[in-house]
Amino acid sequence: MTSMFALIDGNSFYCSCERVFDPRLNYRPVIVLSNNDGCAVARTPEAKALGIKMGHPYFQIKDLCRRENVAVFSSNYTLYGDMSRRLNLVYERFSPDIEIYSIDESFIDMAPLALPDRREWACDLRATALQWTGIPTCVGIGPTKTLAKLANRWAKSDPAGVCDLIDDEFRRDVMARFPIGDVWGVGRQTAKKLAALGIETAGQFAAMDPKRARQLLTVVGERMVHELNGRPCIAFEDVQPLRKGCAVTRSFGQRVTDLENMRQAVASYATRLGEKLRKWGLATDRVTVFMHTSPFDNGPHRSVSLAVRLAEATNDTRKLVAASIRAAERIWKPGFRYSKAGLMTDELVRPEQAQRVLFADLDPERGGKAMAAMDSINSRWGRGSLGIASAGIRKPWAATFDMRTPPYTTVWDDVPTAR
DNA sequence: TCTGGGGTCCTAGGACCC
DNA sequence: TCTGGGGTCCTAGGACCC
Repeated sequence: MTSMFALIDGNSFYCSCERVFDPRLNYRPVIVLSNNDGCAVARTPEAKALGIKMGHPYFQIKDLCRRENVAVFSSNYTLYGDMSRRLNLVYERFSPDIEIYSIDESFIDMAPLALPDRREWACDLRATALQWTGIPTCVGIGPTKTLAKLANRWAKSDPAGVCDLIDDEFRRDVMARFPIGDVWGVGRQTAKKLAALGIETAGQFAAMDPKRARQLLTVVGERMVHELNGRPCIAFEDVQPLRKGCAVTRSFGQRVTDLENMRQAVASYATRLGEKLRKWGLATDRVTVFMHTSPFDNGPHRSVSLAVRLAEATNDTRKLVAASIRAAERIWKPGFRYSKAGLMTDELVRPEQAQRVLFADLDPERGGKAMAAMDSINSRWGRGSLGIASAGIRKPWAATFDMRTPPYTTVWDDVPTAR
């Protein structure tokens, strides 16, 4: 059986989510901002046409947005996550074999479907997704995941929003016109290296000797060449592999210059880390704490990190907070305007498999029960209802979201009513 | 004093993705 | 004044071992 994949994604996904709940936005350019209202992370085609780039700092385009009547939103991940879940429920009606690749993209293994008419199937999928969720999508079809991604990109400029690259001749034609920098896995550095060899299209890259690609770009490059030639090297991940690492990092709403605020920030990040680990049923015995000043600031710069070991793998907020604060205090140095701090951990383990230290905890069950109680209170009353005192109450360092819409679909009070 | 060839494991850093 | 957050994978190099 030859391989065949579809990649379906939501168009300008975050912007489309906002439009679902305010159809008047359909006639305006829309952008959604990153955390802290820092920069643009999603733009509708109308906003792109105004010259707003991905990652464009908001303060630089504020005037433009006002002038051009651009609708500007703070990011609302609760809403986007819920819309994403709804989309995947639609996809599941069209195929049981789905890999959720990101919040707005899913791969579908089409080989087992043995469809008589792929195009009709794809159009039907798009229409159903639009009708049931309000989100417009595009579908790309190819013999490998890389080619499905490529097809999906090409579909963006197709009136029907579908591109099928199974046919060899059509595929060659498209690839000869497809810019190398838009290939999945080719970033700026790689594009530069390839351009130096005169390679500027996906078609030229596909024609490269795989061994040569390996020399130039490691095995990653070799795999891309194979994938572009229709030989699958990237596995379809039907069941999600266990998460390998976890990070909680935030830029501050205002610069932090004193240890007390830094302690609070790190404590609240550690609280969030514990929540995430418990939700996944994972634990860690090593946490890295970092803090740094802003590269855009004048004045003295500083960037430091420290990894601390815990006595044993845990996801107990209290232990994570204590260890993180200890580490933060050790690397803290006054006299700097810190713009960001965070926690990182990798090598997550299942707690039951973790090595236990003898007599490390005389009553491990008690810790587990306290955390479970805290999680259920916070899930009932909202994140942060019950926390650790060291995380602070006022939180002057916390990020701001001035233009956030309500979480329409996940909080009863915010569900829109039709009259 | 000088002389070897592999292994493994860990960490840091680069590149890329959404 | 104001420039995001959270992931994955790969490689090189050091420490250590036999």
